[in-house]
Formats: sequence, structure tokens, C-alpha cells
Amino acid sequence: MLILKPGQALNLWHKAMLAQVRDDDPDLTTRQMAILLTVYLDPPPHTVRGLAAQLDVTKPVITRALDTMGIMGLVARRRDERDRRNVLVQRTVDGAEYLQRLGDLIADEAIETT
Amino acid sequence: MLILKPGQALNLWHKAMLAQVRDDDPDLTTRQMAILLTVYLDPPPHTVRGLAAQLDVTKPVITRALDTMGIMGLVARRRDERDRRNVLVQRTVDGAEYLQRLGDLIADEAIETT
DNA sequence: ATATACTGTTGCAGAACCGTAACGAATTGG
DNA sequence: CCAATTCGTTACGGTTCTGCAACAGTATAT
Repeated sequence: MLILKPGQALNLWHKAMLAQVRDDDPDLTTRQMAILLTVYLDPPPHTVRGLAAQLDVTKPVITRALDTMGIMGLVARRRDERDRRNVLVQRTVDGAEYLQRLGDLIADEAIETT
Repeated sequence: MLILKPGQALNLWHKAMLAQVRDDDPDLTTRQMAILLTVYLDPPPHTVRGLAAQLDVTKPVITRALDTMGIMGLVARRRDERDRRNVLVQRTVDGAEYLQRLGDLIADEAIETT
């Protein structure tokens, strides 16, 4: 149970956005970030269809976001051997590190936020 | 002084991203969001050059983001009459409401976040 | 075996964004 | 008054994302 006033929330959001924009790596889109966080924070397995349903977007959006983030090394794909139609989205070491840094960053800025 | 553990921070970020993706309005890019928050949270005046310097991006990025967000009604432009080379970025009622909703949303989800 | 349903992917045209460079308008300085 | 500077914008070419529709591959049911 965490108390956060709307004004504090915006300040926090602001700092986190600024940090994202200012660093050199290309920004993830909002959709890519939502997918990444879902894969790492919600329990597996994660399929293309499942992610599309949860985010309320079309399947090609998921496929392409996985392409991009796969190249970046943030997620990996593997065929489901039990039902070979499915693709299982898997976590990677790089992705875990990326999100850990993000979490630390937001937490640090929360402390500085009045 | 706000204590927020990295794990909580990611959960909060996740929920906020999901809410952004799922609603119907088109998502703002990370840069657009950073600009919008800066305009509304930092004290005016805001110029194209100043915003570009603060976000460490080029001026055309700011111009285009202002174009897009101007069409959405989230910000407005006005010529600086003291120095007519400058453009002053101004807040709008719609933009204020948009950010207020965003702040409330994050704050609400913070409470639900373990 | 054949038809049906379901998975994820790809093709295509359109829109948005990016970075660099050039530009017109306004101001400042010699 | 004219050159140099500063401001924001626009032009260009390239990349990425989007939405929709069609697609091949796999599983299921008749």
C-alpha cells in the first residue's frame, strides 16, 4: 500500500521520461515498453496472441515489437513444442538487466521527489 | 521523501503503460510525453530552444512534437512579442486535463500496487 | 482424408518520426 | 547600414510503426 499524490506521480513520471529521453539508446515505444514489462512481470507462458489480447492491440503489433526487441536482445522467441503453432516469448539476461536499471532509476528519482 | 522499491516502481510503470496503450487515444511518444510534462511542470517561459537543450534533442524534434501535440490541443504556440524570434510554448485547458487524468491514474495504481 | 479452426508471420500502402542541412525572419553589433 | 548571429521552421531521404488483409504451418474434428 503506497501513497502517492497525483502531483508527486507526475513529477516522478516526468523525471523518468527525461532520463529515458536523454540517454543514448533509442527510446522504446509505449507499446514496446508495455510488452516488455508484461513479459517480465506477469507469470509465463507468454504467447503472441495472449499479449495481443492483454494489451488490446493486433497480433502484428506484437510480432513486430518482438522483432525489434529481439534484435535489441531484450526478449527471445521459442517455438512451443507441445503445440507448435504457438510461440513462447522468453526473457533474456539483457532484458532483465535493462528493466532492473529502469526500476532502480525510477526508485532513485522517487526518493528525490519531494 | 517517498520510498519506492525498484520492484514496486516497475509494477507501477507497468500499470501506467498498460493504461496508456489500452485507451483509444493514440500514444504519445516518449519524447512528446517528456516535452508535455516539462511544459506543465517546469516554470515558464518555454521556448523551442530551451526545451531542446533540456531534453538534449535537436530543435526540429521539438518543432514537430509541438505540431503534433498542438493538433491534439495539448499545447499552444505564441510568438514572443519582446523578441519576435522566440516562440513561447503555452499550456492549454485540454493539456492540463490530460495530465491531471494521468496523475490521478498513476496515483490510483500506486495504491493498488502492493 | 478432408475440412475447419487456430497460430504467428508477412505484404502492402500510408502515416509518423528521425537527423542533417538549408532556410526566412528577427535581432544584435560594428 | 550592413554583416553576423540567433531563432524556429521546413525540405529531404531514410527508417520505423501502423492497420488491414492475406498467408503458410499446425492442430482438431468430421
